[in-house]
Amino acid sequence: MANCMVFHTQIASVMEVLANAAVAEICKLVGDDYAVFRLEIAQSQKENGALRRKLQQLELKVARERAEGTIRDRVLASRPSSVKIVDRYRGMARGEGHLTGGHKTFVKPVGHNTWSHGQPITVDEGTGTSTQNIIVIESADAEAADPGVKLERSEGEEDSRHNRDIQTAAVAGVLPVATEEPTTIPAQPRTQRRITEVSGTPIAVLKSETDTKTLIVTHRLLHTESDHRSDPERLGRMGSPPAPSSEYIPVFHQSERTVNSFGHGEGDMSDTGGDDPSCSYATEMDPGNMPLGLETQTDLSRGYWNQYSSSVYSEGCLDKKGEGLVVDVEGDAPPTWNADRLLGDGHSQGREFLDHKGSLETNPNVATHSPLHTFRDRNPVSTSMGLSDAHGHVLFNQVLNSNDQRAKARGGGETSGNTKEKRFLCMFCNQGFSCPQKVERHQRIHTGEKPFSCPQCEKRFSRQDHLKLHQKVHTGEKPYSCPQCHMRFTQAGNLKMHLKVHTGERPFACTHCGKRFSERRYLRIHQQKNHSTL
DNA sequence: CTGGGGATGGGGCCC
DNA sequence: CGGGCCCCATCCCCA
Repeated sequence: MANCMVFHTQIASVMEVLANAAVAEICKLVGDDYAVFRLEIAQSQKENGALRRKLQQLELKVARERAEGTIRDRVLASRPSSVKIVDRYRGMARGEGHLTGGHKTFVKPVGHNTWSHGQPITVDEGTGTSTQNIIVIESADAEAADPGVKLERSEGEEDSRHNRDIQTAAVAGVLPVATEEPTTIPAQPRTQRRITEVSGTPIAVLKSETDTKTLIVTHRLLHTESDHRSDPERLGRMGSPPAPSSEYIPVFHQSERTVNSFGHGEGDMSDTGGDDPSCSYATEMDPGNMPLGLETQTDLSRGYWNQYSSSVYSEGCLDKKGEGLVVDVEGDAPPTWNADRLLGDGHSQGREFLDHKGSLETNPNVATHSPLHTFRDRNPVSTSMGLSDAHGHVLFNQVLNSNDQRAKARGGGETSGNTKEKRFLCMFCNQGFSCPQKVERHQRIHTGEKPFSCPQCEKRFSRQDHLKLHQKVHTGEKPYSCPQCHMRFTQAGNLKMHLKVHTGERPFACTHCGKRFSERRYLRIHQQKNHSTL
């Protein structure tokens, strides 16, 4: 018995020794692998950084070429005394022209989130160099906690954190030091200025000069506690004298909480409930706190103030005074009129910026030359199915030919931009509309006003027709039925998409690899994943 | 990657 | 001319 006990004790001790040895071996292996893994990660990060910087340079080069092309065109086409818009950056641009917004999520242009306040970015264009100071107008730590951001997030996650650090430092009155900025970009002599706050309203008059033009870019934050209007006097007295030889591109780092943060102090980066469903609606937003108006302005004293705004903006607007501009399409508008534009509302309607841009570009009077703009694919292969069956869905033809209609409606450039006069401009983003009602409807995007609530679920909507559509969810009404299967849909567009299941139609082809997709969104995802560096 | 469901913004039409 | 409504495109979410 005693021997047995001793034997067991010996066995136990041997087992312990073996176990320890095994643990040590495992630890060693893990440690080695971990070191290798970290090394690989570091290398990958380095490569990513290099690619990102390269992408930035390419984008800036393209943007600058575009802007300069615009300037040249406008110089030739306008009066000698006119001053032109250099460009405008409507808040966001998507990686490939697609600005997703996870229920209002902004996606920064790829790589742009690596820019920091005042960071010079030099673009070598062969003919010379130019320096662009990137100014972070507004930034908030919303992305990290926002589950809606998916795609482009990962690419600049580290940098976005860096940006947040910069913002925090800025709030604390510490001039940010860019420690992770691209070191391959040579520093250029420049004069750096900062946005100053005037009476709590961050406003900046930025002047940028190109070789041929002097331009003033006014960044304006609309604020309820201050005069919202574009006050020429105030603008005139703001800021220090503009720095020569510099060009500013406003960079918005936006999200829904960014919007909300306007009214809560710039330093409030804490999570104030981003996961709260109630926050997904803008009804509680203070309209005045929300919009970020950005003007590309040449001469405010010659601005044409909105003549209809007092009536149109009677609800959900800033101060009922309006500050949009009437576009004198027919008259002999001064060449500066379209420069008085509010750009980018700075809130969570990222998708809209590009959509608006598309519309704006149809307006020959509107200059929309975003340096970071990427164009959306508006030319899918047209379809013509012409289905007609017992359901009598004349809708089918309408639906299936909608691409062309849509292209016409949104304008296909100069050839189709004369649909209707868009005399009525949104006071927030200056998008033009043909009638005041449309402006009022549109401006609810910016104000967050949602007057129509569903009696069943209390969900609120900015438009009555949207509420009506929504109520079909409760009633179960599905008026659009597939002629080839049992599927029924509440919306015609859904039926249209569904029909492709039966036809196998894949009208969206990847220009890089030829792979075809049934919907544009799949193509976009595919290109983002596989051809994002092209 | 695909498809369904729902939301939302712009344009157009009708009354 | 204004309001209401519809159509359409496009987005996001989710499975």
